[in-house]
Amino acid sequence: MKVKFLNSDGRELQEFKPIENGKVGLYCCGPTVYNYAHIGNMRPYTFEDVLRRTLEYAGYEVNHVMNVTDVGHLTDDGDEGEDKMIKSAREQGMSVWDIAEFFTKAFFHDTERLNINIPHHVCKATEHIDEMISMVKTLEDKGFTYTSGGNVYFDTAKFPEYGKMAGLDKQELQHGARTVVDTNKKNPQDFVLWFTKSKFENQAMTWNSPWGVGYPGWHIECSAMSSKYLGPHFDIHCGGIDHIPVHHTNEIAQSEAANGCKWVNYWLHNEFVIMKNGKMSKSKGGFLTVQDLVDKGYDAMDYRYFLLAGHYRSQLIFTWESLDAARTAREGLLKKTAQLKAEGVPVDPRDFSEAAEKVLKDFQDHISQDLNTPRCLADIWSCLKSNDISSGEKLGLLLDMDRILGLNLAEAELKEDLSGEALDSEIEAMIQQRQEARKNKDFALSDRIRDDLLARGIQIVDSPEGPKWKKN
RNA sequence: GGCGCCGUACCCAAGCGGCUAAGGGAGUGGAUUGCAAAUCCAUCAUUCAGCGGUUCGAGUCCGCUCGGCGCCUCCA
Repeated sequence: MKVKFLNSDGRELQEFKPIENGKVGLYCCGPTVYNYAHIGNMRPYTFEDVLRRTLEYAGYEVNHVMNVTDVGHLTDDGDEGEDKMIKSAREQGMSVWDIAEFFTKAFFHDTERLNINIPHHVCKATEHIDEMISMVKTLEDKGFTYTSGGNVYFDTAKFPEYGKMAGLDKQELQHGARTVVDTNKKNPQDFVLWFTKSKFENQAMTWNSPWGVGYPGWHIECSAMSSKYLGPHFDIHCGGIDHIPVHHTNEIAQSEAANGCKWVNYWLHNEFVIMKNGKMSKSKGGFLTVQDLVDKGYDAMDYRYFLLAGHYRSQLIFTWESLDAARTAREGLLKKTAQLKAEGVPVDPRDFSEAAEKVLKDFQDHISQDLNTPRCLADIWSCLKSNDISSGEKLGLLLDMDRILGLNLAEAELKEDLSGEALDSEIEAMIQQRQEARKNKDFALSDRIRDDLLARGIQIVDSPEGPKWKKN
């Protein structure tokens, strides 16, 4: 299976060709663990999970690396603003290290609930300070840096390709519109590689360096860690679209300057999940976490389905109505899969009929065309509706397609008939009573009892085998 | 002010210039049911924000207008 991606670097659809035959080096920008991740934050990790599964499905051996930014970073690229970790620690009354650990755990709890595979290497910034220092040293030795006001800066004027991917080269960057200018910088695009001039009294996270005690600038970690785990030149780098102009632009500059070679072949960026009135953020309200959805009675996987229903490169509008739609669709899909499982065993794709093979081919075409997951979901439904495909083939198809979509169809089971489960005697009696009333055609009474039961959270469903119930 | 994205049915959302504009949800009609619920079947955009252009042919390309969003500050 040949896979095509829209490469942000050049903005065209390109067939994926690995550097090393059969292998893929994949680096994904991870979370900064100073707060809970909201559901918008979970989009890139879900998309990257589908990307990884697709590459594996296509037969590649993927080395998936993701950073965890657990070191404090300023809210600005100069020496201004406030350190997010310290701010959060102060607000929560915890140490910065505890903050990092707490929110890292919370993050992976969420990814687990979304059935996102854990990267092969999850690397913490605080455990790679030596690598970062060494890269800054290299940059200094090669003449790409200057020191000013105690901080080490990357000198973008020394790197002619600066801003190529973002299309910043011809553009006069307007700076200072919304932030205070860091007067230590020679150019507004320059960014800090190493801070020593921290104005924060109780900076908990500091390390010794050739430039004095301090801490790293936030772009350097991805460059240093990706080089360590994937080498100086690797295949794919992912992240949110917002990273293109600053973070990834700076990463490219420092990595290619330090390594002296091309850094990344394919850049894939996901768009945002937005609320009706715009971006999801704390200040605007609408900051929802996976846990919030669970608290409202949704399964985290409903949200995965919701994400899959939109293309990763398009803004996706979150509404409760569309999450409801995702839930209904996903539950129906699970139910149908469970029925197919009850009917028999899956047919191996190698033994597919022509009709089944066509669906599989369509699915593979769609996923390999820049991960068109909405189209893939449509393929799933057309598979289920087809009259030309046997049950065994349908099941075989679903399980095969789910290797990429990760909806856990293999685990789909028909809901056990709960009628066997013990109920308290009062409710048992009410159900009996209702049956009596029905037998006597006293439907007014039987319906009233049904309403009463519903009020107690017991929903009665009549069936040919008698009344069944489930908890609401 | 600069850069970029988008505007497809009630909602969400695909659509690489060319068969009848995917799919899900909601709705509607029917089957089934005492009635519900669930399920099944059917139905649901002569039309793609508006206007003009290119083309044998445009939702898809170009221009303009209107509207929405993102980025240029940390940010998925």
